[in-house]
Amino acid sequence: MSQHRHPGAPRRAGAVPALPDLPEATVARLPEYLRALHNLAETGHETVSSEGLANAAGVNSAKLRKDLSQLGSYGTRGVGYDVGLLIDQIEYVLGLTQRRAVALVGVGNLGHALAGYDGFASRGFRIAALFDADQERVGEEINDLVVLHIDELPRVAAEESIAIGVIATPAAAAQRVADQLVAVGVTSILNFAPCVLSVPDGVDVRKVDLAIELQILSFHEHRKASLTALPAAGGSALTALPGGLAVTESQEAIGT
Amino acid sequence: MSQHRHPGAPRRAGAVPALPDLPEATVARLPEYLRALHNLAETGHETVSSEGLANAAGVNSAKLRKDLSQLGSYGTRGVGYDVGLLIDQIEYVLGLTQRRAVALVGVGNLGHALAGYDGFASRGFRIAALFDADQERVGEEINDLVVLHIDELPRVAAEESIAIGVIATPAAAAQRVADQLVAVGVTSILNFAPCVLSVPDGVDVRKVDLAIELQILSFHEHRKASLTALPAAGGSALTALPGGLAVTESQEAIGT
DNA sequence: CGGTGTGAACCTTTTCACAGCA
DNA sequence: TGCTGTGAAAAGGTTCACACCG
Repeated sequence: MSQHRHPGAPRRAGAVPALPDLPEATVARLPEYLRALHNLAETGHETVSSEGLANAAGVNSAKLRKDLSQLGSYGTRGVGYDVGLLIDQIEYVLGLTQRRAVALVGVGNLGHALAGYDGFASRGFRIAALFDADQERVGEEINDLVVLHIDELPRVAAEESIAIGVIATPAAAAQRVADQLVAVGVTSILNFAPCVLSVPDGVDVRKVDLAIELQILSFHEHRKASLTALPAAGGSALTALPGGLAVTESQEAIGT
Repeated sequence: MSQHRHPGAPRRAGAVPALPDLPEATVARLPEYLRALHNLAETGHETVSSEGLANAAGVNSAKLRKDLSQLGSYGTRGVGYDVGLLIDQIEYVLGLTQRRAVALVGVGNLGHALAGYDGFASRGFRIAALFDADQERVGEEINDLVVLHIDELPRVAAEESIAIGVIATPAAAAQRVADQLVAVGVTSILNFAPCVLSVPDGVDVRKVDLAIELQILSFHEHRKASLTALPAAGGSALTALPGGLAVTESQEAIGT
């Protein structure tokens, strides 16, 4: 329950403070709040209301307040939240007080872009090493990092204390890479390959699949088209297969 | 309720077959099922059980069955689902029976990679045009497409019937680009810029923020570290700061 | 008075467990 | 017998509305 706390009761030793298990949904939104807060800080705001921050983060204020209350955060009634303090709190909870080392595997089209993406560096991470299995790519330099052969992974992972791996290989190679990452102690993986990875308990995987995002949008397009089309038309029967599947693949609705 | 349809009860007019509003959670998983089904088809499977498909897609079988039943899909009891049929159904529902034209705006580091990503082409989309506001980049050729100046957007959007836009610009430019896209009739946007976009009702936006994904993983790393650290320590009260926030920013747990 | 923190209601999603069909 | 389809229960998330504090 109460994450509440009274100042003046500092914790001891290597102690890690209550990292109460926040709801996943909340965790997923904290980074968004953090980004919004950094913007506010840069524009000189010292304090912000739940309403203001909610707008900046694209959520509603009730949700935001509930999320922040999970961290035991203190706002000031009648005033709002202290921007700087909240940044510290969220960064602490997200474990961003240390700059985490990340290994990126697969320096093809997408991997190349990721290696050069400065958003990682500016938001708490350090790409510590780049790997590829293709000798053609080994030795290439990207952003001051030389691409290493994947066989170097064990050595480098140890040297750099790498706990997070990013997979940007083709799908066919992804599971093997995941196994290699896990073998060297990586416990969090961000997977850009379009495939399901299986990993042991205790290892977290998040997946980003660009085509899937578009397909979800496509569904909504399809839906919108069908809605606008319905009212209009007088036309022929194109329809209703069992299961709601059209036989005639039809040209998307009408209107557009 | 029943999305069910009985054969022989054809629907009328410009009718688009049942595109009942599926739960968002289901919509978000359909593309994953589709990918898994394509894999199965390629490896010669003609039929698959809910258990089998669920494994391939990384979900549990109850969820999968419920999802598919939403589409009114027919499996065969005691047998499973027909792979080819299910592919057609899902592609239909997702609106992938037509190859949708996509405009990509922002051909920097990330945009460049997206322009070259063949996953879009192979999974139902056609990148129809590339835009950038920087004259330096206009004229560059990527994958047989020439980068156009953003001012050309209105003309090209009309010519190519573009309904989906991808924003891969810096955050500062993203809202303006979104406005421009909306102005030319785009109703779905995939946003890679780390910012919130505001768009009119009826326009769908999905966001992909690479740093956020890492930050979510970072939270779990932090959490795991704190858990493994706890048991170890003998003693001291490590705990419960008010608000669960450490005053002392402490050095991440111990281990690592 | 303004705005946070939060119980309670509501809705969505997941999971369970089994009836019923091939 | 095997596996789908689905009610019903459980869990998780969101929204409401307001008590309470600065």
